[in-house]
Amino acid sequence: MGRQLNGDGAAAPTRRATIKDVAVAAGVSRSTASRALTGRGYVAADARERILAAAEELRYVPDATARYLKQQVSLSIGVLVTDLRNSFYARLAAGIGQTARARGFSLVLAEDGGSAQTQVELAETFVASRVAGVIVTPASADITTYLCRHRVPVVEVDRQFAAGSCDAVVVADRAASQEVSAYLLGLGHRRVALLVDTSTLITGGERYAGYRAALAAAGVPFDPSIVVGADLEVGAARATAAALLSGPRRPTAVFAANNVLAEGVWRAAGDVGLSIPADLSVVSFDDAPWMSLVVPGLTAVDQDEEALGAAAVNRLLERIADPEAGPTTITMPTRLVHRASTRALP
Amino acid sequence: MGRQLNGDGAAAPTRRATIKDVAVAAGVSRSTASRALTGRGYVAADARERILAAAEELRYVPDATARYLKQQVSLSIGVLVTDLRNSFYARLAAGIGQTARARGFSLVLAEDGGSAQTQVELAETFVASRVAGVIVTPASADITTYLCRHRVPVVEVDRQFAAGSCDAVVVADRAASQEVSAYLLGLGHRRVALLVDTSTLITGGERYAGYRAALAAAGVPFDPSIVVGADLEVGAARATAAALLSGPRRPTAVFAANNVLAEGVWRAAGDVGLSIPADLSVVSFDDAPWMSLVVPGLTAVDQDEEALGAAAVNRLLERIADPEAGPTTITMPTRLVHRASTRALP
DNA sequence: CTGAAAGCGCTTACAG
DNA sequence: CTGAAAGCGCTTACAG
Repeated sequence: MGRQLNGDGAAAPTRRATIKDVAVAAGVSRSTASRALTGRGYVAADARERILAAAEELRYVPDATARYLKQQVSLSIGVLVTDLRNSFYARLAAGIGQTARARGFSLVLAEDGGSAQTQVELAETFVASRVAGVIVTPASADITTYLCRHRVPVVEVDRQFAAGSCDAVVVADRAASQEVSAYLLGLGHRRVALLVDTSTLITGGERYAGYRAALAAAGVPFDPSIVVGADLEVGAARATAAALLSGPRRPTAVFAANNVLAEGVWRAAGDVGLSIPADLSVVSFDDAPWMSLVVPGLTAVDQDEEALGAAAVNRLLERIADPEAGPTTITMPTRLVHRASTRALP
Repeated sequence: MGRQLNGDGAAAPTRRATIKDVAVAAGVSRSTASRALTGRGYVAADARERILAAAEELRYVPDATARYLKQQVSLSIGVLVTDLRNSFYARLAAGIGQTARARGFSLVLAEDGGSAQTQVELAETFVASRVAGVIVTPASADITTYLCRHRVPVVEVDRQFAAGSCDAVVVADRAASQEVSAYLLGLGHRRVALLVDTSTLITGGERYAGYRAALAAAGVPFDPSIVVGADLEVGAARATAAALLSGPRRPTAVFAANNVLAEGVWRAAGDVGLSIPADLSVVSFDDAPWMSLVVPGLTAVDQDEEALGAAAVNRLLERIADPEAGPTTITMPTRLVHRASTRALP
């Protein structure tokens, strides 16, 4: 039976058991063994018992790759996010993983560091490994185009580049941004800065639109000098924010369009000696763990990353089940959590 | 050629191109196409050109599962961590992913939530998908036992349950813990509490041993009432810490053995009205992002998670290359970063 | 109820 | 330099 002795004198299998091994051990054909093991098709009770016992005994674990090859349907999904060190993406990945597992799927996960180029390279490994579909926070339209061309179902999360031709799960960016901006304006602030991510133009765009709408509604003139773009990296955001905050006509409030930008603002305020909220009000899009640890607590727009992840896998599995259905965009709710980083102007 | 028209009138492939498709398109056999595509074996220059052109034209992406089946060697590794929402594991996963990708491997990633039971279930999906090896932060010895039994190379990270029979990459827990404890004792503290994770007994054990050693070296008597175990969840840690801090003979310093425990202590100090460092000194094992954001900054033992991850994949690939070599434990250095959460006692 | 046969998409000696 | 054939581990009509 293909065994050899190891150092301890115990029998150790030289190779993994295959269905053929359990078939001969149980005295049946591979067909019958397969039927018993998968539970599909007829097999006599006593044969089934012998087969199951043999599988157990031989520690048989079916080869999922061989099964895929035959059935042409895999049980893994590709997940591509920007950066796991950013709590937003980590929680998103956690949410995706949990519901995927509950639905019987495993995850092939990769990070792209925000590079559109890297995304399509990784997309190629996804199609090579024949994932059932992919969930991505896109960096450009290229990845979705690539994936669609290869007939792999994809859902965009957080950012949307292929609106109208691909499923997406996003958050009500514009509405939330407008709510925050209106809130700050309502507090009496007239110089409300907006710090957006330069690399995620789409999301930045929606958040920007909400900001503009609030300004318009409040009759406050738009000042382009206080909406600034920063790279998605704390050091860069900090420097950008410090410059913004040290000018002569500095803003009295800043709305940071995501958690790393908010961290940059937080640190920059310290750098230039501004105290929050006395000298500066700040609100963040994304509620990261540190925001409730810090004093004063940071007021933030909370997104339920796990719910986003769950919605994305559910949408993906529906898409796989019905490839012809029209594309759907799911918009998840958002919640403004008030803490202590803002104050009303006299 | 198996095509049909879609709504736009453009030709869209009904199914993915196989090597057979590119072979017929190039007018050669599958064998020759395979040789040209993999770059192994002879093929005439003009034939190679036609084959490559056909592959490009047909957007051929080789089926990695079929290739695996034939070659019996896969290019993916399984990664199993406790909880991606914990920045330690997220960074560890990021580090693993980066070096795996640089080495040509992709990641099958899963979370176990700290459950030993879940770990072995997930390990089974890893063996079913025939990963080349797995990297795990073990919750018990079971997963390593299971994996070894199935002949899949494994390296334990952060925690070590199979010392002596399995590769591992850990941090100098005991030495770092002793350093921190000695530091606190040197500041004049006599009642130094230790908060450890009940579920990770091994790591907790090493960190505990370092604590004991420092106590002994300083001639300070050990008081079991101030070493307490807490579940690895902020709420629970907070409650445990609050109880610890509200007793009559409360500690003047606490050493939290990981970042969630530290967060629990931080919040509990606020809950019971103790100010840091005036009333209480605190040091954390694990340097999470929030610790430098908060005031006062939290003194912490920094582990380089990305380096841990890189070391783990390198070790795993060496193990795969040489299955017979003896098990190796790699101990990574640690760095105490001083901030402002401790003070000397008069 | 069972088994022989075909086939999923690849790669790899081997004969020419 | 090339192609026919075998085979990786499975599943699935189909004939009995």
